Amino acid sequence: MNGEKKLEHARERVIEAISQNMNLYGVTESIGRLYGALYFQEGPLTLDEMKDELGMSKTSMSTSVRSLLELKMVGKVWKKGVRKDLYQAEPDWYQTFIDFFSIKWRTGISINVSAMEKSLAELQSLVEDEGTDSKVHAEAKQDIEKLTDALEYYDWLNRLVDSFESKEIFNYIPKNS
Amino acid sequence: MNGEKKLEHARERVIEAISQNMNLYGVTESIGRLYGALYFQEGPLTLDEMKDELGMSKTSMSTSVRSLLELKMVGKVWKKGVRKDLYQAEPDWYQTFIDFFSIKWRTGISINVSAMEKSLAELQSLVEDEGTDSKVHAEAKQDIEKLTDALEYYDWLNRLVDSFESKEIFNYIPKNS
DNA sequence: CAGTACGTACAGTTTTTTCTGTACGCGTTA
DNA sequence: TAACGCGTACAGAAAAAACTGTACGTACTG
Repeated sequence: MNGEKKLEHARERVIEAISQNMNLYGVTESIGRLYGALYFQEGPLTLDEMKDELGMSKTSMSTSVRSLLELKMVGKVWKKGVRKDLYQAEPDWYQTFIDFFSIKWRTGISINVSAMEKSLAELQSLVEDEGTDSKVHAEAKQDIEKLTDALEYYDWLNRLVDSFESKEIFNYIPKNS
Repeated sequence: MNGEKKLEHARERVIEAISQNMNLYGVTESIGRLYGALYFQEGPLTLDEMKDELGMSKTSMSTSVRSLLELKMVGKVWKKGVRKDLYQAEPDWYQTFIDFFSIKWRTGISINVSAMEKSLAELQSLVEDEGTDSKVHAEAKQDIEKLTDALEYYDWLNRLVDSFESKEIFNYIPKNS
């Protein structure tokens, strides 16, 4: 086997692993492979180059790259004299990790907290209402406790994300052990 | 609207939010709803009760509950005199969070690290080989650097997971702010 | 030792997601 | 201003997944 092939294989294995890994968090394998491909490129790629690299449609490249942009796993690059859009992988995996989970966690927090606060208010009024059936009353009280605990947890998660975004986490878990 | 209905609605909203949230991380909405339903139950449920609760097949409940078990989001409960399997939601969300991401992250680390180490070795030998084409040689060197960085990142991630599993993280980001 | 209850493997169906090709709007070029 | 190149919206096709019902192995029950 010649050197080029060896290089190719070595990359391919890692790209596949990256892809599987991303797949664990709900990212399509194709999108994962695209990220992997970009990761090993020296420079940024155009949609057409990606299409050739992965053997997929340009449409797919367009949508996939947009997903990666939203996750901040790739960035758009401007290059003088080049009309096509250029994209390159964010090479710093610490940063990728932080962005990826910060985005997801904040989204989740926001979904859950707003639902919980709304429900919590309803349950409060249910408990305060004299006419509420005693069984319902008891269950509502239990639910209130659960939701209160959950909200406390979300406060904690928010602070965890803060420590990621501010890089404070690296004071606690340093990059170089 | 009567009290029971109100309670039901309040719960339903939160269950839906939980489900959406879990869906962000690649967990099916159905599985999310099952967790949510279990979360609001006072006691553990049997597969048949879940089936009735969610209006789905028993087979689905069986497979869904297994997924939740693997994520340690539910636990199997033994109750004297009851032949059916009983499951209940892990109520502590800090713990759920830790388990969920520890499991996922460790899996990802293991996939990626082993692929990277293998490829790294191949690339090393490629670089050491005198006969390697100079362009390939240069690219291999670059890849080696990338993989070395990535492995360093995975070492960090491993330590982060350690701090989760050991609860040390709560020293840095305390539960009560 | 039947008979029954339970959980799940498996195959088939339905639903959802992913992927592609065409068509179009916009901006650049000649 | 016409012609071209680019990225993407959209609709349909292909692939994947979620879900169900049946059937079966195992473990209790009488």
